[in-house]
Amino acid sequence: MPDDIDRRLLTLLTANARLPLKELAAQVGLSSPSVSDRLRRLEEQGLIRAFTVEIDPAQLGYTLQAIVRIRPLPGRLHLVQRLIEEIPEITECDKVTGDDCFIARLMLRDISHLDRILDSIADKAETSTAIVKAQPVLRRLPPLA
Amino acid sequence: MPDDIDRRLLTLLTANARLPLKELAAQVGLSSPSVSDRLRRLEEQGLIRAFTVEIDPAQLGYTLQAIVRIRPLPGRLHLVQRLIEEIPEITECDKVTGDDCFIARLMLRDISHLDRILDSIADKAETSTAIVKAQPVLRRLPPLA
DNA sequence: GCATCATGCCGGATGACATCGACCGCCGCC
DNA sequence: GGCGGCGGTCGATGTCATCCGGCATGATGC
Repeated sequence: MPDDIDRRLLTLLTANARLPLKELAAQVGLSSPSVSDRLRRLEEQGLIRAFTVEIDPAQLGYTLQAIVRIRPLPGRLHLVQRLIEEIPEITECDKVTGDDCFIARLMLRDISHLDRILDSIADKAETSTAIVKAQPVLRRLPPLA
Repeated sequence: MPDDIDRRLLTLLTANARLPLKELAAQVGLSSPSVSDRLRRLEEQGLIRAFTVEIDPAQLGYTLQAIVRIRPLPGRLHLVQRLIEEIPEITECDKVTGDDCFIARLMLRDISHLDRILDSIADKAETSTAIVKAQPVLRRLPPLA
């Protein structure tokens, strides 16, 4: 659906969402009204979900991250899912195939913080926790080909 | 480090990174030059890593996502890490404690696409794959308290 | 083959916006 | 009590986004 110019716009905006239209226009060889049109369309059709900001969690006090696999106890699936949605330290969660029903990313202030959160779901689900030691690939775009 | 006003700015920008300074200023009760100053500071100190754009991968043709746990064979850790960084379909990867050394998110065009990518690392690492069925929590901010 | 229409683009005018400089008030410090 | 730095406001200026009218292109229907 998106053509080559759309893809270039997406790439540019991924690197800096606050680039002025004029600059974007110059980079892709169009006028600013045209770029404005395209962005509006991309946003309307949902390809661009939102313009947002990448934050360093460490500087907000979340010096620790964990990836937790969550297996709800029998009959507790929906309860656990609701719980997951309500724990604000879970900043991302996927529902997946396999024994591990959910895979969640936790933002934590310290290791006791982890303990507290896992405790709060321990009676409704089994969990396997992996502490994040490094992030070799930080969120990036898939190929746009 | 960030005060209450900074946190409100972050919240506003997370929802819409292209909000004009004037609007931000009105929302937090400051003038636009002040807001501009604060944003510049937040960006310089790295708390704001980047202004970026949230994209719907499905509309780029990536109708499938998978979470893959990757255990490099003995002696292959660095090789595998380099490989991971070079596979563009891996849009996110954490290095974690435990048997699973890496946890990666893959963007895929179809199920055979998954097979192709896993094949390309099968002789250097063991993998466990979970297909994403739903995303109960889409990337969001942790509490800013 | 031609008229018609929709689409995507441009250029210029207008109004909104960001930026810059000058100035002010508050607070901690000597 | 005077001083300096920090964080703020205000107003002027230049840049920018948006709106509007018009044009070229390609598809559609007669």
